[in-house]
Amino acid sequence: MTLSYSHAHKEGSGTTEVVAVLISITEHHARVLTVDQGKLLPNGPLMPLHRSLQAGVRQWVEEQTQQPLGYLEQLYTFVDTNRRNVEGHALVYVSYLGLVQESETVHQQSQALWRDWYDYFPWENHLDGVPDMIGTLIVPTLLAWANEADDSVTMQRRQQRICLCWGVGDTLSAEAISNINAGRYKEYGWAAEHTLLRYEMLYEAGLIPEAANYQPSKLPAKWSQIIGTPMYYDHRRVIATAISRLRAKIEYQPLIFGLMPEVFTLSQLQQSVEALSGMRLHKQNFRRLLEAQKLVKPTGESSNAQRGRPAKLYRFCHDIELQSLLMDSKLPKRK
Amino acid sequence: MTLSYSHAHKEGSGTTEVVAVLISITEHHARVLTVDQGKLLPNGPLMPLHRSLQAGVRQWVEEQTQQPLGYLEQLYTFVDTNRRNVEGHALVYVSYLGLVQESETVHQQSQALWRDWYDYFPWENHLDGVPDMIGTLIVPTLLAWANEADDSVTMQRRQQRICLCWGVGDTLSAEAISNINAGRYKEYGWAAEHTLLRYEMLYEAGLIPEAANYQPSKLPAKWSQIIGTPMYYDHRRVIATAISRLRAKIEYQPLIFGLMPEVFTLSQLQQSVEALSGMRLHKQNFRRLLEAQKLVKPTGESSNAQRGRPAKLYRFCHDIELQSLLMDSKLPKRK
DNA sequence: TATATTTATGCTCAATTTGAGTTTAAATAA
DNA sequence: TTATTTAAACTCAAATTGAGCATAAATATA
Repeated sequence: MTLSYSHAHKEGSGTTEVVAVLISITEHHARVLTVDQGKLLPNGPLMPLHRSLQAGVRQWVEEQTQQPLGYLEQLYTFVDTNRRNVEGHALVYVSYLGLVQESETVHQQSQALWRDWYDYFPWENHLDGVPDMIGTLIVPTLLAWANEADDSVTMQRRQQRICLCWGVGDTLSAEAISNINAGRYKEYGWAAEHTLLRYEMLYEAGLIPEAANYQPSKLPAKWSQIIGTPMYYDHRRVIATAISRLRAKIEYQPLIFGLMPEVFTLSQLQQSVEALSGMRLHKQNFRRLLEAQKLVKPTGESSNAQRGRPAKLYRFCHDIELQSLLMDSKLPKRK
Repeated sequence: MTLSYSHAHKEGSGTTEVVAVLISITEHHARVLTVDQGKLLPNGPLMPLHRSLQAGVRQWVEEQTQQPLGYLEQLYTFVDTNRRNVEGHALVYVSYLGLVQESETVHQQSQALWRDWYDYFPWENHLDGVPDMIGTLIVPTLLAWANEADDSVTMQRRQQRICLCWGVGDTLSAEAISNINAGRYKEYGWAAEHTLLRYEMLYEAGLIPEAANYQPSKLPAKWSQIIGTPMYYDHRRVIATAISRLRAKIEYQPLIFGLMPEVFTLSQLQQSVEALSGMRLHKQNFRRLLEAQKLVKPTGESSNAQRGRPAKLYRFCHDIELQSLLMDSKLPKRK
């Protein structure tokens, strides 16, 4: 597999690019919009005509995918010292998270595609229970990496990180290790929002094809089947950043409404949150929480269900306040 | 007052700068490290020799302030379309939050200075109760701005934002408004971590000297005394971003230990958290929380108190796990 | 038609967490 | 000796959370 790639930009002397992670939920699955057969995120250089970073993102997304987009927030800024301009300045790329309503998703051409985000991170999908690969392949391979450490401090630190990130337990007891080695991995405290930490650990351990120290010959035979679809540059890390941000923020901010259609049932809403968090939620408590926060109001209508009791339809309370909290910091013009 | 300013950088064709918000707590006061008589944050261009953004920040901080620094995390990336290179590319600046232990703070020369961060945001300091200026000057002036809106939707939205940001209440009732106008402002739900939203609202309303639409002649006479020390460019906004991040994160991550000396009493620890949040905490509950999280362990020694019962000394449990959560995402080298 | 199945929604209840005290201990200052 | 100051243990009610049970309203099937 070759990962070298040369993107046909309008080349200039600028050293700043924008990269967009657009998220949508279609058919109860979380999707991310990609270009180049799923190997890249929409991206492009920041140009003198752009009045802001957001404006740059919107223009390049529009141009490369024809996808209209609503909510947009800045994620993280990376430097790629492997890509430099003629004067030797390294490329700086600023990533953004964008949300697209299901009804707004454009059917894409072959170059741009909505892909299930768990294609890139199969171990993050706990919707049908804990994936086997975590206990049988990932954690054992990571423990082997921990044991390779030069000194015992590094080893202990790595073991601790594994426990924290992969839900093995509070601390890694000898008992826990022998259980894992015996194939008895029991999930204890999975934190959905640690997607980025988990990806970075795999990367650091050389278990991700994008990493410089990836050596497939030293890994279990099935490894390439479970490690997800690789991307060019570090775009998979950018998606991991987006998932972490989204999963963390959804707990205390009503971002989810940026992904929902105008009217929806509470079950649809719950399924959308579940698609993002990758975990199943307790239905009654989910509703109680919504009730307490007064985020939705019934439309009075009911859905024409396929089976079962018809559900009431709801819409988001646009009572302004939320809008203001949804706002990302916009830069007013300076004097 | 003139706000135009030309910084003597090693000028290149690069369009990327780094800016650092270094925080320390000395004598129970939260401080921020500034250069140029408190008008600028340490900053400098990203250069080809820098292997990462962090490396750039560390080099420029070292060079401009001789201040050694520990923990560093990325904050936000801004574009300044008013500053462009010869090819017309706008300046992009990436801001970082850094933490410095009290014992590590270097006594600064006249050019670099540790300043109380409430000099820049007086309304954020609720350590001695709610500042009068909020009820007597800020909220009334903001309400006047809301009433200037062209349409009623904008007006309502502005009123809602005022309530949310300034702790007036859940919604702005007519009763609440008349109370404020009669000088009876009663704080209801102050969210310490909304520092950035509050600053941006003041900025948008033209109440901040840095803003293009600032018209001091239209404002109350005392306004300039309560609105804090202005800075060049948008550096005050960068500090506001740092305060918001720090206040939000301190709730669920042990960042505070990046600011504490090796050993400390629980009261000192609480006073440091209070200095950051700008609010007083319930002593007993603060200790209960610490106990539950197992973040500190007693050294066995006691402090030689000036008055009152001597307090036990504690140190942070460096039990590794927290270190890993403190970590910002480091970019390993790419293939 | 009667009965099982599916989905929605209302309600209960114990365990835990949180907010806000009171009480006791150990030092210094007057 | 007595008041004052700071520390730290303990209590208790209110609020929140986790998990399950019960009922309602539709469709599928015997």
